[in-house]
Amino acid sequence: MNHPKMSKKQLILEAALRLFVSQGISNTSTASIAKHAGVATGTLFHHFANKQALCDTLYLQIKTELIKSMQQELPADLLEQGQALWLNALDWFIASPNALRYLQRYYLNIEASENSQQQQAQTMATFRELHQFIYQFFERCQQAGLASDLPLDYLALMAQNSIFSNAEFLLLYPDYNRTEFKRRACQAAMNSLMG
Amino acid sequence: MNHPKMSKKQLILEAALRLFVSQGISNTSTASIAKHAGVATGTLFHHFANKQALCDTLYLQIKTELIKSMQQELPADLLEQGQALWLNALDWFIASPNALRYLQRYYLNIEASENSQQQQAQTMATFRELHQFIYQFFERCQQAGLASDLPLDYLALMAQNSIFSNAEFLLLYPDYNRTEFKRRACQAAMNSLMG
Amino acid sequence: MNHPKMSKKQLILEAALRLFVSQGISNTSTASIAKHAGVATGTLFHHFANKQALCDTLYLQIKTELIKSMQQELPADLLEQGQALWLNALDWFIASPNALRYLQRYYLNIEASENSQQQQAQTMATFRELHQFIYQFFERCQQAGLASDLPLDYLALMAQNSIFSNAEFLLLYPDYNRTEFKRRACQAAMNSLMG
Amino acid sequence: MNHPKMSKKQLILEAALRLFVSQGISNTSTASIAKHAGVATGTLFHHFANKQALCDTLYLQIKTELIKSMQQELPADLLEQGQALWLNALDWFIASPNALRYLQRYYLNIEASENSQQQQAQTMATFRELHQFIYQFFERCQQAGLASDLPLDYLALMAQNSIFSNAEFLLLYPDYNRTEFKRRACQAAMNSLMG
DNA sequence: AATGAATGAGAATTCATTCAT
DNA sequence: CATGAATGAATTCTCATTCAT
Repeated sequence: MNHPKMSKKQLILEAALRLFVSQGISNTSTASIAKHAGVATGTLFHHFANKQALCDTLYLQIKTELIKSMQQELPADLLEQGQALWLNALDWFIASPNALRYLQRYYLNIEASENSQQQQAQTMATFRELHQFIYQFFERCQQAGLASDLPLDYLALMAQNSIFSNAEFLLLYPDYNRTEFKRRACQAAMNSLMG
Repeated sequence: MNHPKMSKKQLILEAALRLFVSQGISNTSTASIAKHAGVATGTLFHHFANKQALCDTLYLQIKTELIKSMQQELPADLLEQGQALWLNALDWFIASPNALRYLQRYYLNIEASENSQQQQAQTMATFRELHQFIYQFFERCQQAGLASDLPLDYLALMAQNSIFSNAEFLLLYPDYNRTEFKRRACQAAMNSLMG
Repeated sequence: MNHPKMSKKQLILEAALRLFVSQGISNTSTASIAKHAGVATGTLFHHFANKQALCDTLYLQIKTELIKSMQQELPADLLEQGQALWLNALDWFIASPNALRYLQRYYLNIEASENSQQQQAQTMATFRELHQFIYQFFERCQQAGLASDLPLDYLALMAQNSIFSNAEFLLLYPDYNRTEFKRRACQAAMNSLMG
Repeated sequence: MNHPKMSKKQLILEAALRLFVSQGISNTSTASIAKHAGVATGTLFHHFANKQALCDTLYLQIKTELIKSMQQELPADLLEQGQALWLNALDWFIASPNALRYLQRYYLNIEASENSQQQQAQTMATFRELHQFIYQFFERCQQAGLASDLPLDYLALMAQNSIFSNAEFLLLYPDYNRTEFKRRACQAAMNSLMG
């Protein structure tokens, strides 16, 4: 509908994102995704093995874009690199509010769904690969004595949560002075993680 | 089954909590809740107008218990009071992991569900009442110059997220030295919020 | 609620009538009848063996009242008696619109319901007894050469339908000049039946 | 089952008609309609948004056929046209007894159901359109001084009721001499309406 | 690749009726 | 007489998925 040049697969992914975010994943039927994408119900299953595969693909697509965005123009200095990563992520989420909402939903959904072993295993492998560079960053910080000696899981969790919280806030108060706010929030996050 | 003295309504609420947490809210059928509670399907709807009302009741029950726990033995000094509130909440969530998981699921579910206006309005009113004392605490902190001059929504959101993250972590790593960890994490949270 | 002196049984019958007429018989639950009557659900089944028995009782009560009304002040002359019966019935239905609507619903419902033999048989016997005097009236008319030589069922059916139709119309147009209208409609009915 | 060439939608409509008539509309489950039509339960809801939509479609289909039948071979003269319309309708109902029973049930059901505004509005619009030609016929009769000066609603109601009653009777007494009976009944109806 | 009719298991909810108090 | 919690079968409707075209 919107972009006649877009592939049907991509149209489906975009309709799914919009609907998942506004109605929840479980409350969104594959039929309604197809309708909103302007394709037939069968077409959805032509491109994705099942609904879960569609969700996974959407997740990977979002995460890939996010990571590409985070890694742009990274300074060499570790501390500055941390700030840049944090700010890049925040900016990307603010520019892609649906992505933020979807990731939150997706995480909870994953925990809940019966894992079909093989497929799930492969998905998880890709997840780890995606997060790899975050873990490596914190590992280097710890080796340089910059980050506390806590499990990498903890540092990653805290980093993600601080980014999510601040993005949510800035989306809630769009008129807030962002430049100053972001500087302060980033500083606070660094203090927590790097102190 | 477990506690023959318990009212059927409470049995239903407890079965629901267990299932919602392990399978997700949407993935849990009212039939399975009833079965796990050891009652007939009709009984569930005798006590709750519908599934959403059951979810709301569960939420209110958890929030009420949490708040009662948080407000125990509060010192007069505002800074110490903040620490006590934070630690009380953390301890309560660690002791009630299902409550933590449920609240996360419930928040996302609420956003997704069509709000049926009237009933939803009353629920929201109760929500606000429950959170009132948190907002009032931060307001007093700001008046005393202890908390940054950011919207109360922001402070409440950040506080909640830091408690959730740390509780999640401690549940993930149960063998970690909790006493020392909690001291540090609390300090970090206070620095963020009260700096 | 309305009349604290009324027996609970009668309160139930009146609530049932109101609800059956406005929502349909099948769409009205015994629970809602009880609630509208201001009694407990169990009380309804204390007074009536089951929902069907309640419907039958209501039917009999209405029919009994109607017949009592129809038989008031009947002239001796057969033709005049026919007019009086017709007008009495019409007036009674106009004064009891819910009764009219209920009878229509009840007839259709009866045809549809699986007849539980014994109970149904007894109910039907009472029906026939109630209609007896109508049949006897038409029989006497035929013997006097006043009514066409058609089956009594036909005459009764046509009489009932003409009364129902005209009552419906007068209820729909309450401002219509009733005196003149009724005279004409009665005449038309007599022409049909007695011609 | 019976007619393998028939579309599933039509099979559903025919099964529904049979069941609605023999058991009542409310007493007939969508599941049993599907089973009797030889299709899956989901198929019914693929073709009809809900049970009410199925009922409405059935009504429109019946009314459309009836009207088509009524309008065949109409003479120009208004009086003769009235007789032809009346007799055509009667014949059609006698040939389609289920249609007659269904219309009676449908009317009562409509009054009882909560009207969902929009969809109901559209249905009602179609209803009016269908009845239009009856109203127009009576209007022309009144202008020609052939019909009494009563509201068109009244004339239409009386006409319908006289047709229904006589059809019911002829279905009840199939062995009756129809030719003579119909002539007389039609004459009586014309006298009532056109007198 | 694309379509959309068809499927049937399962979901939420209703309801007449029972029964212990 | 009266109550209302409890029951579980039945009902309407949804939905992921399949498959013939």
